[in-house]
Amino acid sequence: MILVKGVLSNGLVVGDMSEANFKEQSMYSEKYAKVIVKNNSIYTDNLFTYKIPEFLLEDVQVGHRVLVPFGRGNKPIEAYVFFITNKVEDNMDFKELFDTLDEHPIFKEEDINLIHWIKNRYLCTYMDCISLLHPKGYKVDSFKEISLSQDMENLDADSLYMKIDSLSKSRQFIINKIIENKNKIKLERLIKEKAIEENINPKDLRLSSTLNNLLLKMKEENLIDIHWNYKSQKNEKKICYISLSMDHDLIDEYVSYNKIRLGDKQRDIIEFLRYNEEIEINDLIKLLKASKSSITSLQNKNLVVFNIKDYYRSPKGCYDENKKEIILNEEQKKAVDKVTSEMFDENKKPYMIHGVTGSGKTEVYMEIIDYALKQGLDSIFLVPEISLTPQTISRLKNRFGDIVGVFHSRLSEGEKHDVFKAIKNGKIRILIGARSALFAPFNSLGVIIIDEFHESAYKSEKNPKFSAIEVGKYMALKRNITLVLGSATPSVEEYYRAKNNEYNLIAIKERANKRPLPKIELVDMKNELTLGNKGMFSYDLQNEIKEALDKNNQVILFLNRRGYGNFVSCRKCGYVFSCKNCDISLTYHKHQNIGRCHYCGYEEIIPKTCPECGSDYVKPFGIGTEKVEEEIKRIFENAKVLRMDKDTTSKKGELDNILNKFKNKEANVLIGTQMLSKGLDFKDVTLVGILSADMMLNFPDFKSFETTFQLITQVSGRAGRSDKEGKVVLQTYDTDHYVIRRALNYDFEGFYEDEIKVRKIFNYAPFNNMISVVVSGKSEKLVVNNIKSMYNSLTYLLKERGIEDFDFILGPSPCAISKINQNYRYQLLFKDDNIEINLLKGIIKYICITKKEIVFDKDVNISIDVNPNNIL
DNA sequence: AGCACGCCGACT
DNA sequence: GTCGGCGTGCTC
Repeated sequence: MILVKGVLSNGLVVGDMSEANFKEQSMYSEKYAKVIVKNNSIYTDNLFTYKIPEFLLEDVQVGHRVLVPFGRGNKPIEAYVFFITNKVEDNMDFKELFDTLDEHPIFKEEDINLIHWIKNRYLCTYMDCISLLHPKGYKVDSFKEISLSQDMENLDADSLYMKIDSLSKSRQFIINKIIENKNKIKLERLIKEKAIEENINPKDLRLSSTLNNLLLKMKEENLIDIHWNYKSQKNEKKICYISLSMDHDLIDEYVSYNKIRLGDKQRDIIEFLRYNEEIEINDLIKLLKASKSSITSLQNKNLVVFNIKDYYRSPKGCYDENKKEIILNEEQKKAVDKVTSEMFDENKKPYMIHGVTGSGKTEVYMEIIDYALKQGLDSIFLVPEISLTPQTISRLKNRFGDIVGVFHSRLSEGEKHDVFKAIKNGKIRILIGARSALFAPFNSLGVIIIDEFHESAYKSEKNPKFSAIEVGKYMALKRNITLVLGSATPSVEEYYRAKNNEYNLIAIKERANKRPLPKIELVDMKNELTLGNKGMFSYDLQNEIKEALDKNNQVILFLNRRGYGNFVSCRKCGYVFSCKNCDISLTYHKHQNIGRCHYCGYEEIIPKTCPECGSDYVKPFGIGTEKVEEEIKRIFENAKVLRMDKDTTSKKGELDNILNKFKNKEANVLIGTQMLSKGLDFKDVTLVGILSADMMLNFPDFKSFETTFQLITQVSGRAGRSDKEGKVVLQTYDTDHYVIRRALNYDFEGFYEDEIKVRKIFNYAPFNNMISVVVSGKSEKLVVNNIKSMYNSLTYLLKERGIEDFDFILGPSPCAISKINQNYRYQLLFKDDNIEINLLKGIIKYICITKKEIVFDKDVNISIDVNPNNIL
């Protein structure tokens, strides 16, 4: 932790700005900085203008982090310079900014442009965008400090004591505390001391209010000064290395000449350092069982020196991948050639690689990255969920070594900071990460690869609710970066754009192992019922599992629901156990005999008898992965089962553990949810069972057909990836659905043609943009009133612009999940049918952001999502 | 949001 | 006339 003292470079004490800030206009040419202040209120989320003081004219640049006085009290807070100008509105007074906070700007011009673009595209605040590009490792801590006034300090000791004696008790207390603390005390500290004195809770707001009033009086009485001070922190990990301060031959002489006495431990340390040039201090302590004190005393005797270096922790993956020599096939080579040959073209389009599962897309990406690297260009490799792709990470690390960095939102702020720093220093040249890795501060970014780009994880769920695909496209366009999207099952929207020449479409039709895709066998579950099979496994699937296990092969079973049963109810009265905080039925987890809400995490023990009617017909309904596991263990004696879902992989390392076990064949059946679909590659998997395609198909969302097709295709692709032929059993009640029909033959083109027609008819993406505004709050009445008033303001403004037809607005209506975490949720949905998207966005922005406090109550939350993933 | 200021009732 | 609690409005 580095602390920068609150003394400004012009020698001014922060807070003491009475004269300095409002100087008469002088000779130097004036410049002003427009800044965004770091404040999480949307009311302050606009550009503020500050005059750049003369002594900083040369230094302040666009993108600098600066310290500015803000508000009536001129509290110093962090701000970011967005642009610099010499033209400002007349008749306005501007404060001067205090100082810069870093030597160099943290944002480049292009970053500022990106922030503007994201803000406008997704209707979020500047600060939302800034926190994406700038890890929170830096912060400015502002605090008030109390000291004696100049008058008081000028008094000699006797007069001072007399003066203090004449004051009231509470004043004396404060003056004494200031003197005790070397004439400087933090307000916070003073409050604490006062609380101890009066034996009350320091968090009591009345105390601080009273104290503040008293302090203000004392300031008026010219007893004390109150001013702001600050500390600037950088969350950088540093490592301390220790070495001898002189050549090891000279040590003994130095010790005896200066008559230095050394303890045994200290001697050990010196002996050790004689033969080891430099060692990390903590290692030394461990190795020699030494204590910190012996080291500091050596330092005090000037025998050793510390060398503090930046620390960069490179996270190690636990999943081990064997190195293997890869030779690209014709199709792969073609893809690589196409992309690399155009890398320096000015007007290149983004690339979309549509390659079947197992077509070796990762190898293609690596070749592209390798080429870029040789041209001096850095690469970003996005994956949907970093924790699910240990295989990809280890492949990249194996090939490129230490220059590969990993970045995702689960890193600590410190770790994020380290990674960003290593990127700036050029230590990391290739970054693999989740969508947030897109904003890494590379010096010469040349390639962005987005793998499995159809995944919904590329759309952020929290502000800014950006889509990594869209941002990637924007960056590629603005900075001439090579953008490569890859998937076996492209999203319908992007594929439509590819068909319309927005992308270079590259198809890889053959699997890398030259084997055909595994055959998908369709099982009609309606028939199973007539045959008397009420279980979750059809006879066909049971036979296939048995055969695979007997042949010592592995099986993957896919079911898109975790837990044991999807709800618990009483057969007699129909009572359904549901979450106390949300409008959701509880999922049954048999292992702990609890019902759990998958939205807020609420849990309750499921009783044997119904709490409504008292009958004992309480039973879980539907199936989840937990029940599948139980059934498999019951039916197949030789099954060694692993389960992979959110319940079994929530802890760090558990996923690696499961994958490693399955890879080492400690288990032969892997049951899981959609996690399974993401790039797993096991050579002995010959059978994939999809237990219920209907569960996904019937999901109430316009993308559910697309998602179902993608999941079937992706999960099927896990089979037969090596020399052994694979097979897939697909169970469904809806055998005639076009999604199922197309998926059977891996007919993506056919599916796309079917689906795009539906999209066209109902005006869904890609033919339309959709904006969802959700108003939520603890009081349902308040939420309803608020969303109604929003609707009224909206229609009023639209009518003013001559729009009378409001068919493009859906709602206001309760959300599909009408309550989450005690918050009632109502929604307005907009499609840009008969209205220009920018006009619509402008009006929504005006109502929900600019005039928020007029339209909405402060007790409700407003969430705006442009082209949301789902509209629950 | 977070801060300063000003108003108003309670208490000396 | 002070003290202290709370509501209000602004932030370059």
